[in-house]
Amino acid sequence: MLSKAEQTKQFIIEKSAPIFNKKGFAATSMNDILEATGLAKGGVYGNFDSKEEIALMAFEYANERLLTALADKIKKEVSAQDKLVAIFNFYHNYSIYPILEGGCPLLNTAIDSDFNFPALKERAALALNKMLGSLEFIINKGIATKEFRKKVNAKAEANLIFSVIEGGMMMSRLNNEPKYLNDLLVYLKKHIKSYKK
Amino acid sequence: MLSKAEQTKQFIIEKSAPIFNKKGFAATSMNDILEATGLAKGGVYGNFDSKEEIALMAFEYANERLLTALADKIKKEVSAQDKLVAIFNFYHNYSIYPILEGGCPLLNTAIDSDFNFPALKERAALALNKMLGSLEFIINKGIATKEFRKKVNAKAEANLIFSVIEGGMMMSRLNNEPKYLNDLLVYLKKHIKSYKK
DNA sequence: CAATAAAAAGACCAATCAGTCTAAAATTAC
DNA sequence: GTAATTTTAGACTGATTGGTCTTTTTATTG
Repeated sequence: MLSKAEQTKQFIIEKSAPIFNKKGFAATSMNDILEATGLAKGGVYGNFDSKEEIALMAFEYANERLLTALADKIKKEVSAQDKLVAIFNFYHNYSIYPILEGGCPLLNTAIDSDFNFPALKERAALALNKMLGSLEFIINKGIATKEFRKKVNAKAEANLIFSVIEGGMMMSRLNNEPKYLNDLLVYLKKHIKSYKK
Repeated sequence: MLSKAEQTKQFIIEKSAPIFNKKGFAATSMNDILEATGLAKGGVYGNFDSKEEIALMAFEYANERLLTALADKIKKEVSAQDKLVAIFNFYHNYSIYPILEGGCPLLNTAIDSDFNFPALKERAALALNKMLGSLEFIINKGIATKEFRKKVNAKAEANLIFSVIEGGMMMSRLNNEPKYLNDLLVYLKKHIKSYKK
């Protein structure tokens, strides 16, 4: 059973994560967090040392939420192609219906932390590389089971897929128009067919 | 001839643009701008109404700098393919040697302005669509001159190219490693060969 | 239920925020 | 070169920032 403090800590993280994801670190004030949680200063600073610490844990929480939801979709599929398609479907309409308010925590945090918050940037980089590694792993497994051609460059394809998704995310969000990302997901679905023999 | 005020205004924009590009709007303080320009409050507020106004004009300046540098490279080439390759070469090592300190103003501003600064988001969206339009125009011209196959979807390809570039930019910056974007540019060079008959 | 320990409230703090205003300085026009 | 005008300096303001500390409240334990 979680102690009261642990419950409150988790509660603060869950309430502040969407705020940081939407507004970024600098534009999010402690007051925003107090309002969102309904707590007073003592309630927050009794559980966290600083705004930085909350932001770090909020990012980890946001990223875990995304990874869990994504893993759920992937593990239902057997073939490498179906797993990749499941990922693409996961991102369908993501720009308007994200797992966490504010869009993709990875993209947002990457830009937000750069030049401002090295510790957070490090965590975001770890999250990015975990994501790229997962994609690479799926493709490599497809190669190992002879589903995909041997000459497919798993690492390069993982980078391509994720750059298209994140670039499409940026365009869709900036234009308030999910079509940009969605169309790119359709392209990716076609593209991975070229992996097949 | 520019009046003293107009000179100062331009000077403030040029000095503050890299700061906004690096740190974003909220994390950039007026003090940062005073330090960078060596001016006092009166010198800045005599030329601008608010920090918002400076940020807006700084973005326009940053974007123009990028477009001008890019246009220089493009116009030297004749064929559509060479123009596209020139764009890809332009972005080679861009994550570490950007036109303006801080990376791609479009990507940075897109994320930074979202939920925080609607007027700036609008300008960034205009800049994005201008960029996508230029890419589409080049591809369409390639089709018109029979350099590219008629069935190439110019709009879709423009979106793909730019999403790969911006997604690759994010990955390269987050990992402090130009290779991510550079490898994707190599991929794009190969990819556009498929436009040819 | 009582005693103890843990957690939260909220007044308070110094620092910093964006922005104002008047006086001084620099530019411009004649 | 001087008078009129524009531009800039910098002290100042009120609001807000992140964070502290004591007091009060709430959990927890026996």
